[in-house]
Amino acid sequence: MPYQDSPPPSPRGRGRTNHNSEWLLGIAVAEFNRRGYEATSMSQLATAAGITKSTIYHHFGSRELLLRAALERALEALFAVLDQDVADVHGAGERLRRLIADTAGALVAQLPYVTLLLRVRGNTPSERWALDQRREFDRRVAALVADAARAGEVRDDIDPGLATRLIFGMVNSITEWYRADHEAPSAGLADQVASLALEGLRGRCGPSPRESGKW
Amino acid sequence: MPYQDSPPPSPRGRGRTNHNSEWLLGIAVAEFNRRGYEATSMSQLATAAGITKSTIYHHFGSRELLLRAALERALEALFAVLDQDVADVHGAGERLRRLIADTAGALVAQLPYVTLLLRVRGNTPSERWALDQRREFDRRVAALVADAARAGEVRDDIDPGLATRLIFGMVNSITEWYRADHEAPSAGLADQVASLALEGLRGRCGPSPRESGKW
DNA sequence: CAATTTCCCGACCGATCGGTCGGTTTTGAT
DNA sequence: ATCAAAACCGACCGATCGGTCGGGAAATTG
Repeated sequence: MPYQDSPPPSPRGRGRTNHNSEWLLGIAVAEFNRRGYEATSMSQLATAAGITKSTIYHHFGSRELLLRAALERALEALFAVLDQDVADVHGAGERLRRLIADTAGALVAQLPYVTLLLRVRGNTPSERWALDQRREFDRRVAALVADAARAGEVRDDIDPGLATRLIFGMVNSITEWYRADHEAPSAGLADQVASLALEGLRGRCGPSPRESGKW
Repeated sequence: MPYQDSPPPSPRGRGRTNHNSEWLLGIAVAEFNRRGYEATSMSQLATAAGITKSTIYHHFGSRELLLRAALERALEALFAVLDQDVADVHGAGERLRRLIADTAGALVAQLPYVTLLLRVRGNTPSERWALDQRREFDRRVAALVADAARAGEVRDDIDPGLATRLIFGMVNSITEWYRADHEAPSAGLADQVASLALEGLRGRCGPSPRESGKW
């Protein structure tokens, strides 16, 4: 049984190659998001995929490893944003703006996986691992917000920790309503979210650094 | 079996009155929030309450009616905020600020119930009913935001519908981290949330209407 | 071709699920 | 003291749960 908790066993296709683990994972995540992980049985997964339960167990060792694979993908995308923005963007204020926008972008790009991640409750080892990873992510983000606050780029009358939770709570809430049926306003979405986070509902006051295009 | 789907059968206490439905509901909601509704079995509920499964069925006709009772309470609190602010507060801008702050306040005041409400996925009739009610709530809130936008109290470069989703996504995210272990900063929390929503991370610019106390 | 590996299935297992049922104990009103 | 309502429990039920197992069909390698 491949893909237990290590990367896929090299793509040397031997037997009947109709489906692969990747394809199955996509279907499973969609079902998990529709009904919730706990509420989705292996039978339902099998029906949705048009295969039998046993076939799922051929690709993934257990229901929880299926979840684990999905959570890993989501966390990879989020940490990639963090690492890249820390490496590329200089200036605490602009870095924070980019972090908000890029996180929103990653969220949309990997929507089903991140949606699943954000709903995890901690009932199983995989879920607890994911919660740990999320805490680590939040910790690093909070440090960047604190940097921006120290640099005077963020108001000082609201606790940076509270502000971090609220702003990224706003960003994460995108998973609750965003659907990909729009053509391509997703690029604009990330910038609008960052703008709303930084300048608020009332709108900008001090001139925003850089860019002033139409949205 | 009382409390099926109509209000409790008049409080004329007859038999052993050690526990009542209210007490049981509180325990059930706490368990639902800990493990998720779908992941919490009636046996676990019974164990947590220190009674047997059958006793739960004596108070509530089914697992879903237990959920329904909890969701009703959450929605009552939210709609009460909406009705009161619409009735009491004049001026689209100030009304919006109050709506944000009071929603955050209600969320904290009824934390377990609202938390449960916000996690409902729509797997059962009760859940679908709650989702319908939430949609109605969101619709009415969006109308108030649109009012404020029309009155020039909200920037016009972000779609009011999008802004509504994001701002209340931020407010709702409070359920994911708030714990009542603080003494009483919850009063300040609601105002800070409203301020962050309206003036953004960068801080105020145009003078905020009313109040200017320390936070 | 045969051998091997992957892919896939039907049948089955113990455990647990939500829910029912019949009966006992406690309580408040009369 | 009586009695009905309310609170409560233990035993039980059909269904479904996550997971196992042995084997068959398709594709690749030699």
